[in-house]
Amino acid sequence: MWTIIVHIGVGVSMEIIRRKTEYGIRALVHLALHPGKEVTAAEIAEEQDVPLEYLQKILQKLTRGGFVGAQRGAYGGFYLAKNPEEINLLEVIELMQGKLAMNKCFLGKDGCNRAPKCVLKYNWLQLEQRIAGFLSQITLLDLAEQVREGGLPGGGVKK
Amino acid sequence: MWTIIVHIGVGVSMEIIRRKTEYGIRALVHLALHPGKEVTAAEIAEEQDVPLEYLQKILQKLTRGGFVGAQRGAYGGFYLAKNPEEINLLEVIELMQGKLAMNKCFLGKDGCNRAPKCVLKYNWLQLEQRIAGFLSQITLLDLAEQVREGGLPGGGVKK
DNA sequence: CCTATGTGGACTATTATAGTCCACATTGAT
DNA sequence: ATCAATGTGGACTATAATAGTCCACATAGG
Repeated sequence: MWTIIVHIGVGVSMEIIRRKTEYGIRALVHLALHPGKEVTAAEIAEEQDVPLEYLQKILQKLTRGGFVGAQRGAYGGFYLAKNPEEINLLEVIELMQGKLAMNKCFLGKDGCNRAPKCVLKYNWLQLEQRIAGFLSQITLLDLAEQVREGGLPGGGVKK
Repeated sequence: MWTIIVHIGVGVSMEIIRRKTEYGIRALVHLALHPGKEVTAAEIAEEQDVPLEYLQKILQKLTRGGFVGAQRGAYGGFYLAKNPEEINLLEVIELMQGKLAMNKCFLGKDGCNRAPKCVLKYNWLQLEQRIAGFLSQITLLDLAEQVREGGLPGGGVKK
């Protein structure tokens, strides 16, 4: 007997949030749930299901971006460098992925040689602003509170 | 004498609209501006600054997606298979790039093994719906009208 | 039958993403 | 002073997506 798998349609999805960003957000949420404590990359990796080596790179970026502080050496670790309500999703996404844009055409003169006569520009810009506006309204505090309310993960009972 | 180029900051941008989608939209706009006529891929490529061979692939996708019709053979070409007001940006983007999603986690069971306990889900879904809603409200007619009002490109005076 | 056109498949090139590895710097504890 | 635990930085690989190209073929009009 055979099983025939048929893929209907085109590529399944096109994601706005990359995995590294998702990992970064998970890490930040984890830190927000453990205030006043230095948490090691290893602990975050384990609790949040993120490859340790990769997470380290991500934490370095978050550190350079000013979202977390790092304490080196034994008993060191990471901690939030700002209050959770002072960190919003847009900032984190743009730190991890670069500026969120609908289309390169509108980023500058060099993006697209048709820019001067490009009429899609207005629509793209408007959309960009809406998305950015919405993302910037969601703070790390919001996310952390939802985790606490849900009782998961990492903030609740350990296995 | 030397020129030293320094790249400051992170990756410059993260684009939601891919080039192929932009090309596809340009092609659709072009067709909308030339109703009742069969336009060859070569003409669209020239007028819209798109590599011909690549545009052909894009037009094939648009054809299979039901947005344009194709007439083979000499004197053949492409034409809109729907009225411009019946084609919206979301449909085109999703045909070209796949379903627009914030994050794979929420696409199904397989996207992410943390899905059952993922608390970001609600926020992502809400954002997805807003973006989709906005994109689905912009029709090809809107874009074509803006081009006509602007007098550019392809709808205006030829060089 | 010739030519202009779209179709479909295979192919390459480039870039982004995801992930890994290792030498090194720092710090607390002993 | 030394050791072990930790973060840092650079180089590296692997995989996938995107962008683009090439060619044989199908089709339709003249």
